Amino acid sequence: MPPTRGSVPEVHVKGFNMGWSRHGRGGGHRGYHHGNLREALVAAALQLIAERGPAGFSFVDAARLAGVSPAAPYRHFRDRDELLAEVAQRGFAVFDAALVGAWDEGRPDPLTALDRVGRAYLAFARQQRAYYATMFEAGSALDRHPELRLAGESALGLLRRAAEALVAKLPKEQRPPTLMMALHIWAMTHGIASLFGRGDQARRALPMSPEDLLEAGVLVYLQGLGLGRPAPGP
Amino acid sequence: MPPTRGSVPEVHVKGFNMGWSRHGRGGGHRGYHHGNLREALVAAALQLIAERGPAGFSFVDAARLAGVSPAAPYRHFRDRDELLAEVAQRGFAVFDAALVGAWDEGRPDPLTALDRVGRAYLAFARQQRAYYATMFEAGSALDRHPELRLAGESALGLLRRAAEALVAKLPKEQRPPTLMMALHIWAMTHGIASLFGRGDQARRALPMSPEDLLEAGVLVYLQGLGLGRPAPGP
DNA sequence: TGTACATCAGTGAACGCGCGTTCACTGATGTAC
DNA sequence: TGTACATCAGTGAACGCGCGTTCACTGATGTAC
Repeated sequence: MPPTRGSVPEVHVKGFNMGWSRHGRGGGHRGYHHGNLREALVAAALQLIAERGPAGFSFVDAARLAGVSPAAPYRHFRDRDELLAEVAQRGFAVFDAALVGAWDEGRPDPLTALDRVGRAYLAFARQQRAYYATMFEAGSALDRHPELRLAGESALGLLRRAAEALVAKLPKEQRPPTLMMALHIWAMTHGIASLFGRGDQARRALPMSPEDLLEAGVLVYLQGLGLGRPAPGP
Repeated sequence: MPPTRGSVPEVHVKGFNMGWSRHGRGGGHRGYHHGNLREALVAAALQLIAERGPAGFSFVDAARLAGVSPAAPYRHFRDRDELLAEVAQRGFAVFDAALVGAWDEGRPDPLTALDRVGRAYLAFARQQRAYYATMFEAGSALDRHPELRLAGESALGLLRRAAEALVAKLPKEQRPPTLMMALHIWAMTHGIASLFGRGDQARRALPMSPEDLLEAGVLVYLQGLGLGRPAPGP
């Protein structure tokens, strides 16, 4: 979007100044300091990963895309993998926020909310492909960053809370273990996202959208636990 | 393993001669012709992919591991991606054979056989990590090889036949669509394999083995379709 | 308000490396006669 | 059985490339006085 009227020309993303310190009033030429290179590098990494995958992403390319020399990124990240880890970490944060927002504390009812969570998961895999690929496919490049080890735990915790809400209507002695439920639902969601949910890649002829496929699968699964929608009387 | 007694020193793998044409009786030095470089390169690729992933695999490395010059592979593969595609294709063949064997035409009953198929899927993901990674994670490197586009269809067909066998006990008007069933079961299996089924990577604290988790999930799912094990009477 | 200076985020040139790929070549094989 | 030769799977040297990383440096910023 073009800058509004008299505003400063820097691009602001989520409150971060993305521009150059010498404000570009004169036109194309830039000053010596970038201003927020760290953010610009993360944005560049996201773009490059979306285009070529986490393995195809290079530190030099990110610098080029951000418009700085190849040495500049070393002021902000120890090495290539640290930038990748930063992207993964932010990805998990965005992911968590999306799922928590979709869950909306189970309103108006747990089943509707869980369906929203599933759709949010699929939407994330499709629309935030760079994050998704970095989080789940970058592999060994992130092994040395232990802060990412537990990164998926938050999503699992949310699914578990959802399972607890769903199960609440059952008498206590009939309640299935909610951790198992969360794992099953997570696995089916992740499987559908991985196999059928990407934009164009690995596309198969599906009889329905990934979203509907997931919703149907979860409904059948919950039915199998005695958690069917209308709870038919005996 | 050392060669047995007076046998020829070449390594034979599945009937292919893997050795060098000048038999290494004299010790370490080798002849000019390899004998079965194509097979040796595939084997080298598998080993390298298992160690470093499909992205970390290099043509030069494969040549080195096979003990030939970096130019030699070009006699057998047009480029790096063609070798990768060959690996993927063989992977799908091995995968199919493993699943078909596990299914064993549904003996002794479809549910037992489907459980075996799920375990075979997880075993493949764990034990044939190089194949699995190349098939499902190599991504765009294989885009130009259309023969791999339909590579997953055979596995899906098998799951669909399994679904048909399972559903046969239901009256016709209550039978769920078998394609949908196959997709759900595939997704849950693939999800569990991807999230929890690798050897060491991305290990989480699970309350049960991936195999048992999958079995339980499929049983709940089938229960939800009215396909519970003992089919409790009304 | 003005100036000296410490700080530090950038530069740009350079390095060593491994990669994919090519090229003219050469040695082994196996076939025709 | 022996020899000439076509075939072709290998060699090894070389190329251009992009990458990750380092280094001494320099220009902009902002603070102390």
